[in-house]
Amino acid sequence: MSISKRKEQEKIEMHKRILDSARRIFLEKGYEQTSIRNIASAISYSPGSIYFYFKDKSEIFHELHKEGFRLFLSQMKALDVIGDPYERYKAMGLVFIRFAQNHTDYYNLMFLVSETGKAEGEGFQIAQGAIEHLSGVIQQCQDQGRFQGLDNKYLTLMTLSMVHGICSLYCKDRMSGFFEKSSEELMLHGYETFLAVIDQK
Amino acid sequence: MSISKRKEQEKIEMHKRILDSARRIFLEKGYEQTSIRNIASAISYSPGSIYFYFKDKSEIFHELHKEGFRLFLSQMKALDVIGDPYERYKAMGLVFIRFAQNHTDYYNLMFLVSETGKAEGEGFQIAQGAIEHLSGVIQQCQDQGRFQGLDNKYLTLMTLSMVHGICSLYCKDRMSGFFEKSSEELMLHGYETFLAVIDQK
DNA sequence: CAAATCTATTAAACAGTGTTCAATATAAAA
DNA sequence: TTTTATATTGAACACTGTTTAATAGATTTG
Repeated sequence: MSISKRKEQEKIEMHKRILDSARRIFLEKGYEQTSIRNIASAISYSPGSIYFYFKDKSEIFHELHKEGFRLFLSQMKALDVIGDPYERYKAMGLVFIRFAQNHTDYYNLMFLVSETGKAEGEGFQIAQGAIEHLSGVIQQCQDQGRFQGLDNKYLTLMTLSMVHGICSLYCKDRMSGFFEKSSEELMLHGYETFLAVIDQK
Repeated sequence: MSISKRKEQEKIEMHKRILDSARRIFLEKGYEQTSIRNIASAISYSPGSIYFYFKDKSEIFHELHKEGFRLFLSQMKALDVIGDPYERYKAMGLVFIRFAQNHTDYYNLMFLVSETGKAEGEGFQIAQGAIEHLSGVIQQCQDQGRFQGLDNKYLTLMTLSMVHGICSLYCKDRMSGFFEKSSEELMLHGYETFLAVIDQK
């Protein structure tokens, strides 16, 4: 059925067009300031048509939510080439921070927009995987004699909280006002201070 | 002018009534899910009347924003009785975490709701004071020989990021899903791990 | 080929939102 | 008592997410 295949292809393309439009506006204006009517009119469609392809506004958001996590994970995966687990551990934080800097809107979508409520959906499954990956790297560090006497689980949580805290302050622009230097500089130095503290453990 | 005084008093009371209504609904439903009409009807007033007392919805929010910071600061100030600076430093983090646990909605209002955008307004001035206070305590620790070779500014930022990261994950309910234990337990153990790491510095 | 069916699209409608404003009612001052 | 100032209202405006009946277009069927 070549014809039905083409139909299906067109449906996929329409799905993509809506997502492209939504991504642009979501990342520019944020969740609440983006309307279905905006998304539709940007691609010369009627608001109602959107609901033929997506259940509701939230479903479009979750699609992009997933997208962000996939991008995030791909950047984390790139660090697998680093052999030494402690070096990899340190690099993971840097990649995390750089992700927040280069994809601030995705970061907001993924970690700070409350819309989602509970930690559910495919995006969070990817996140779960990333956390387990971090936990594994920390375990490798511990196997090498680092972080002695510290529980792996809490160490993972602490590391995560550390970098997320830095990125969260950055993404909500709560840094620049309180310290003089540029936010980007502050993030790096804050993280380096953390590494300096954790280094002798 | 006793009459005009009474008038003024009534105006203040009306201001307070609106704020009380708004606080209840804001803290229960969050910023976006709270409407002017809700706030007004809860005290049997017309929506338009609200605008006689407040410029807009955002101004009501900022009033509560301030309120949260004042409550926060009062709890921090209670730690002044602790003489030893390092003990005070450690207690500050605990108070921070406990504040996020006991006043999750205020915490969201103060640190996580994006509405405000830039770090401006009276609430942030109070926050600035709290940060400088933390910086001072850390300086006292450093004067005692702790945290040698670390920059006070970045140490302050790191500490702040650490506890805020923990609380941020908690308030957005991004913890319970990823680790088994209860969120409250995780927060404390995560923070204790941080203290254990920083302890020998 | 014509009729019936299925698919995609639309405009209109509904109930909600923040905000403004002319019309008031109430109270104070003249 | 009349004028003035203050406080309150309900209606209106331009939005929002979402639903739905009507419809145009293409595909399949008789």
